[in-house]
Amino acid sequence: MCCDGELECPCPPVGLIDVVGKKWAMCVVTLLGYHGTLRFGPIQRSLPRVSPATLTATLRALEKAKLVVRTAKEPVRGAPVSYDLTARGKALYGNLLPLAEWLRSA
Amino acid sequence: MCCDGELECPCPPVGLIDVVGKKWAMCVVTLLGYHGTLRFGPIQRSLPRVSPATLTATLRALEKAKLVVRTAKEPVRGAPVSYDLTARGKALYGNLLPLAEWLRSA
DNA sequence: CGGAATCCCATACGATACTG
DNA sequence: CAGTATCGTATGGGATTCCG
Repeated sequence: MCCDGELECPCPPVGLIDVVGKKWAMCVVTLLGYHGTLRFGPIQRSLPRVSPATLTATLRALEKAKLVVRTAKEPVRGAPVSYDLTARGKALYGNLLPLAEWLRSA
Repeated sequence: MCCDGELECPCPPVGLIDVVGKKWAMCVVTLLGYHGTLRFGPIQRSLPRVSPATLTATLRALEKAKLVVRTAKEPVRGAPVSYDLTARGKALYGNLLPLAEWLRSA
């Protein structure tokens, strides 16, 4: 947990905050949770101000955190690549959704 | 919302992500939600690796987002200052808690 | 006690251009 | 199509010192 000092507190580990707190991470997770399987292009075009480098970094971080899986049918460059939430990612989405919706209304 | 492009998505505004995504913001909110009113010192000592400058910045950002209220009984420097969640902050805490607990177990 | 001031570094992010 | 390469800026955030 991020608080390991004087007071107890139910907050999550800093490492996960770093992942979830990345500027586009929540957006990618909600996009995948809402739409299911998506490819790089549509994700990028839904996040108009993200540069490809940043989006790649975000996806890699989510992959490393086992929240997202990357699937390339053929190992050829330029071949379609799909992204999906893992079971863990879907669980996160489930817990994230009420928060996201509240934030939208607030 | 952060996604305003091709695909629809229930994700929250980027501005709020920037606040909530700050390294220590979730911790401060959960601390205040869990314990109620707290002063600067105890918060700082519960987040062992936060510098006073950073904690101040975090608190100011939360204040600006109307999630936290700062109360100084006397306008004297050095007098005790209290921090509390606003109603809005408590609502956030309510939505945050399940997520935080899931993150802890994951 | 509750900060403010300063310094400094790491990194996050955007823009742009290029590639298999 | 799905990235990678490069560059530059902004900001985040830790450490430290000082102050009323």
